[in-house]
Amino acid sequence: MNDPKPAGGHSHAATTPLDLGRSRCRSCLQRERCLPGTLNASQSQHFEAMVQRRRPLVAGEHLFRVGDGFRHMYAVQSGCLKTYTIDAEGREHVMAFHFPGEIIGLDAVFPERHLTSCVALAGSQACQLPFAALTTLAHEMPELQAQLLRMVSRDMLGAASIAGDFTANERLAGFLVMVAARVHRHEAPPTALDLAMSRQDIANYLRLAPETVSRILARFQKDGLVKADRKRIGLLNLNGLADIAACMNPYARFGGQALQRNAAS
Amino acid sequence: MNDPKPAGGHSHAATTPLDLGRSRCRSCLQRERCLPGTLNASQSQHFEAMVQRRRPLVAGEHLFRVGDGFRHMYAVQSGCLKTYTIDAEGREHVMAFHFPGEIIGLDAVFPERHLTSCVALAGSQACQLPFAALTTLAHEMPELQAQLLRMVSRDMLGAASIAGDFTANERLAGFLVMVAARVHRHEAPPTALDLAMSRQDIANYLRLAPETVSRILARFQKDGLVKADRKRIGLLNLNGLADIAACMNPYARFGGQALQRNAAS
DNA sequence: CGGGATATTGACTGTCATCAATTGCTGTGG
DNA sequence: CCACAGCAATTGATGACAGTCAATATCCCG
Repeated sequence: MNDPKPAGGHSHAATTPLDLGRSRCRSCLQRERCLPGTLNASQSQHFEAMVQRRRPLVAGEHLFRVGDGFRHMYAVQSGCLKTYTIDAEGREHVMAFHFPGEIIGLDAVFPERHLTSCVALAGSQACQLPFAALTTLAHEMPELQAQLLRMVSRDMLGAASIAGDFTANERLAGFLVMVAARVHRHEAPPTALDLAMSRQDIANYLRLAPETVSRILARFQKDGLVKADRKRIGLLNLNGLADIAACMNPYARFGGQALQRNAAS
Repeated sequence: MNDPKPAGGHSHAATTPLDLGRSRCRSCLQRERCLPGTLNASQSQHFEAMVQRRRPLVAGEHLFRVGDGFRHMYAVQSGCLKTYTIDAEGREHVMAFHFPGEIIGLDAVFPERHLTSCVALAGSQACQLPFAALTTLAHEMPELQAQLLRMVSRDMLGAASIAGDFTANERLAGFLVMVAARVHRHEAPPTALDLAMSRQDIANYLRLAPETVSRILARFQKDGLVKADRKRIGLLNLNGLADIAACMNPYARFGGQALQRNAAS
């Protein structure tokens, strides 16, 4: 296992450690989208006390690996990570990418063991949440329990949309739209993405060959939808991409008017 | 919306309503695998009080539909259901099948609205759990909260395995093994399955054409793995199927010895 | 017994994977 | 500072797996 210094060591991570040792959720940029989002000041304090430490990770460093015992969940503060498995045939399956404000590890609750590995794709910071303490705290603070369930629910929706039977075009468009929605949440739509993951990672996530990702990206570029230059993807026509991916968006499935009045019959 | 009688009406459901009105979790065959699994007698009583009623469903009857407000979760007591969506292109995507002892609806927590529809594939019974009351109760009973998280976690694992990049052969074999594992949990492996779902449903779940499901089933039969007769699938060689699906099994991903000693490095 | 839905089987097509070669980055050392 | 190694990404040629279209068979329900 790797050796994350207990507190504020001279890390190689790209991000500068603003506050050493204890995490301070109250001053964290991700607070609202993260677990303590709906907590008041006093509750936040209890929550902070539970967060053991922030783990700085350099690109390629693992947060946990297949087979590790499950003791902690993690909240991403900065950077980008992927969880993945290598199957019996040697194929890599990327289960999810994790962006700031998201939590990692719930799938390990049932088996009490990590069935996936999780690696940083860029310099990242992950807050370590002891699972036992987290559930105890959730038991004391209904708001925290509710937020946990909301975040789980959101993860399930995201996973479901990519799991469906869509064409390569639709999946890649959906991927770009999803990343755009996740890297900035409420602000104006981004005009470009700096993807932390390789084409291979994207391909493994979308169940495609890396060559296919390249080709579709080239096609999107020819159609004026994006400006792809390696990891930098300019978003020239986000609505156009969203149209291609419309079928994947759960909200699109209401089919227009049904959103207003609850469907009857 | 359909009209489930408030309590123990003269239902058309195949199962006989043993106890009318209030559900009695303590005498339910699914108790252990269901939410109140780890509760003591007194806690079970509180839980039962929360379960509003049991909804008997005939095949084809909906539990909820896309766009419905989210108020209840459901626990399957008997039968089989599917949750699905129809996308913008008119394609149906089956998100999950639900067997006795499983819970339905958590993906609707975040949007506070059902983004999927859920329909009974055979005569079924579903216990209706008001979500607000459930979370309140979970807040009072740590055991219930823990069980809820375990069940969610298990759902995520199941979804992840089918979501991966596998061949049609692997997915169908994995499907049969999964159903075999879920319809009977702890007892001896079943020698045959009576599938409640149609070929079309299976195909939509596995991202295949129904013709492909038929063809692969025929191939499995030729290879002596199964004896397929419409909805009745004889399992002649469950181990053989499990071998084909080995790559999908999360536990298989440990790669042998790693299961014993926690992986280091 | 008959009609409609469901399932099976066959022939052909298309999407995407595979194999292979080339280009373009990045970092390192002479 | 430039050359070169090594890797990632792109582009092209070919092939296979699974989808589509179509016809037939079988079951289920009234």
